[in-house]
Amino acid sequence: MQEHSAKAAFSVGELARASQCKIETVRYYEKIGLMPTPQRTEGGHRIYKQPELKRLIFIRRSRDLGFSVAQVRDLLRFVDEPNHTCGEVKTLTLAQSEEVQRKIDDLQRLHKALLEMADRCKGENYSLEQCPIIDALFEDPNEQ
Amino acid sequence: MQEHSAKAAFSVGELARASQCKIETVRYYEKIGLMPTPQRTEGGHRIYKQPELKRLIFIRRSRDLGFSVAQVRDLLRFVDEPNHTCGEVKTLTLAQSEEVQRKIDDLQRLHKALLEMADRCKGENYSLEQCPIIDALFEDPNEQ
DNA sequence: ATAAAACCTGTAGTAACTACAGGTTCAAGT
DNA sequence: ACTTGAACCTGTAGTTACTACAGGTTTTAT
Repeated sequence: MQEHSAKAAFSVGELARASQCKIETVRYYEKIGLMPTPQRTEGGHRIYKQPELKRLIFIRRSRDLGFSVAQVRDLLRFVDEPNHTCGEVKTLTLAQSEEVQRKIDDLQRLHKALLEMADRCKGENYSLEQCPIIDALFEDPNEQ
Repeated sequence: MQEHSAKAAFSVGELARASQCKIETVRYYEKIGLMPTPQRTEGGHRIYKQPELKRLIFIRRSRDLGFSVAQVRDLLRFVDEPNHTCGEVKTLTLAQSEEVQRKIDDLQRLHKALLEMADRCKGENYSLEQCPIIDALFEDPNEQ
């Protein structure tokens, strides 16, 4: 009796579905060296096994967490090469979390500015001659 | 006696400096139709006046506020065409602020996930065999 | 008059995919 | 066995919003 969830081999389409990537993205990852060159059928179709699926899921999740492809490459190096420590990974993760926090701060400032502009706007039936949003956008930051 | 701050004409370089854009960006905005085709010197150098500077600052500030080039184009249409109302601009601005809020929410979730992962990491001297970050990234979201 | 700074055009590169065109292979049904 | 349609193949071009050249011309300052 075989185990239910462990499938032996996958086509690109199946791999894509299981990892929530597009097929083209899988091939793209292969081209840029994040994914290994897979086995092929006689006709040339790609065949993958469980480890490749895991790797692709790893890539996908890392990308979702905001790691750049270059950073994912670094993370995968930790995985692929022996003798790396947990601490190295932690460092990368914390750096990433700081960058995310910076982005959050930026966006919050921006959000505030947008709401303030909208708030000053009188509304529907006023002409653009007195629109405070447009005025604000036209303001030269170099004059006081 | 001339006024101090109002300059009559600008070269691209001066326009770029005054608006905090790169020269190439000014020319790019001209190519994609955000900036008008300017007057030229006999030798072919671009000449700008005050209105073009204001327009470029408008574009720059809008971009800084997270509006896409397409959205800036919409905003400029409001400015260029007569008979638009303040309400239209407000609508666009509020839509933009909602999108920014969505991005903030996404990033906050992400930030939380990164910190939780890093927190579970034991530290410097543990091998990657038991790294919880790597484990978390490898987890298949389809298996519970 | 000359030299350096600023400008010109046009093309290619960046990040990270995505979309297509035009063809081949696989799997299922008859 | 045969057919047909889905899935696959390669390679190239498009996306967004710039940025960076290369190789040449004009302006400006001495």
